[in-house]
Amino acid sequence: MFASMLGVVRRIPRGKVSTYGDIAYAAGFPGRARQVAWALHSSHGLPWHRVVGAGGKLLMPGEYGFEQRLRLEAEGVRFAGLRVRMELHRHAWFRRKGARKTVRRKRR
DNA sequence: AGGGTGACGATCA
DNA sequence: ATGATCGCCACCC
Repeated sequence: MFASMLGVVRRIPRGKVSTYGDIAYAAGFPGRARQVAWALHSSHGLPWHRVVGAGGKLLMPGEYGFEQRLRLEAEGVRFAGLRVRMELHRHAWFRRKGARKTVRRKRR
């Protein structure tokens, strides 16, 4: 399980990000976002900074969170306050039918 | 075996 | 928007 998840993380292109939930889903384990976190825990040499929480939030506390932000900005990822602009950088593994309401349309 | 933890996430107050 | 709750499940006592 961890192997597949890590494989998915490895395929996130530069300048893009993915969420724990999406990674779990793409790896074939929907709903196991926490295990993705564990997988990253027990590994190294991966683009871990391209993994963010739902909604683009940086979840890592302290120094690492800071470093993650620097790394992402260095790749051209734009932020909106404390969150990554998912509508610009979320990596689409493949189209999910419902397409979720990920792209929340603005009210008017 | 049993209980607590967590780099999660959706839902509800 | 924020905080609590619950569902999730591999790990670590």
